[in-house]
Amino acid sequence: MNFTKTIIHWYSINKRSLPWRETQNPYKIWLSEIILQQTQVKQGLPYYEAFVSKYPTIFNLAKAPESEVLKLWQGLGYYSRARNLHSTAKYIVNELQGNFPNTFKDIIKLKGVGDYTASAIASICFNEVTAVVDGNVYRVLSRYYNIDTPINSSKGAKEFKILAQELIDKKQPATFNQAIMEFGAKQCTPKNPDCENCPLNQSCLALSKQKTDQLPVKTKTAKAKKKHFNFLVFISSDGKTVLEKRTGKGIWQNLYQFPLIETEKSTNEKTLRNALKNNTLLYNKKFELTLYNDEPIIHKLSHQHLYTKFWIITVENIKTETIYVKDINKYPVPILIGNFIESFNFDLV
DNA sequence: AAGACGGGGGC
DNA sequence: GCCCCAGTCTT
Repeated sequence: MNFTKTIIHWYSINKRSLPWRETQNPYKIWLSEIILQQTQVKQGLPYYEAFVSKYPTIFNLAKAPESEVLKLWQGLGYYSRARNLHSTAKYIVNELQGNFPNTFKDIIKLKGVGDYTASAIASICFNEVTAVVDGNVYRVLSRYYNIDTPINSSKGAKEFKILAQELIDKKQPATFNQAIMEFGAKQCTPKNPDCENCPLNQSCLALSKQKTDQLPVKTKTAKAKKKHFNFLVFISSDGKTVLEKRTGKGIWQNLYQFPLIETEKSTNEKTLRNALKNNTLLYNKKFELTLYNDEPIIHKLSHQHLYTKFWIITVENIKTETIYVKDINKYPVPILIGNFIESFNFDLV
């Protein structure tokens, strides 16, 4: 059974109709590939449509302010993708006269573009014979060839890249790359793969050894740490509140949030009130403090579980940089904040 | 080599 | 509760 021919034939019958399959425009392919990093097609599709609609060309994207790009990205996560996307658009427009680099070697130099994305763009847009290795490819190849090298190791990355590069169809690299990914997404799925109806079930080594549920192998990752977040939702009598831009190293860089007090443990009103005495936003001011959510909202990220409380603080006026509540939806915020803003309904304030 | 980086969805 | 998703960057 010829693996490559079988995969391509399967794809010709089973491929989904997706907007980025109708183009070889490097801007659109690049955009789609960045959006789809660590993101399922179903989740990324509406964002792709929104970006193409708002920024039809790389010149439109390059002209936009970063906060507008982050706003459009809001809810998709991994916001460094959006920051790098915007930064790279400006670079290509300003330094390369808008000409997208057209070889793997040059494409991979772009910020936010690694081996996978450079291979995807080079093959799809420029017919370069360079194999993609994403989560789907790891799964398909580890099963078909019964390879138990951990896929999240540098040895695994090299090994699977070499194998994929041997298997790629030299005459139609773009089709093969998309075919093997689609095959992983729709046929050789992580759970309950449809081996019964698989065109490769006569030659798949994992299936013959009944090991499909043990492949691919991945070494353990650290489990999430608990954190306690207290957001201070200021409301002044003249309809203002406070949002701060996160500028630090960690999560949600360049997104906005209510002033945050992080505590070691879950905190109560008395403790928080005490902590607020020395807060520069409130120093020597009278305020009312109420807890919005009786039970902490548990927001789960890959590496952190955020136990979150929203504290409503009403004051006469605020002695710091404020925004009008009516403008609050213009700012890019983490989904945790966005959900609160939606449920709190500031319009009634 | 190991962590950090989001949010949604499957089971 | 754990794993995965059209991965990349930093330490």
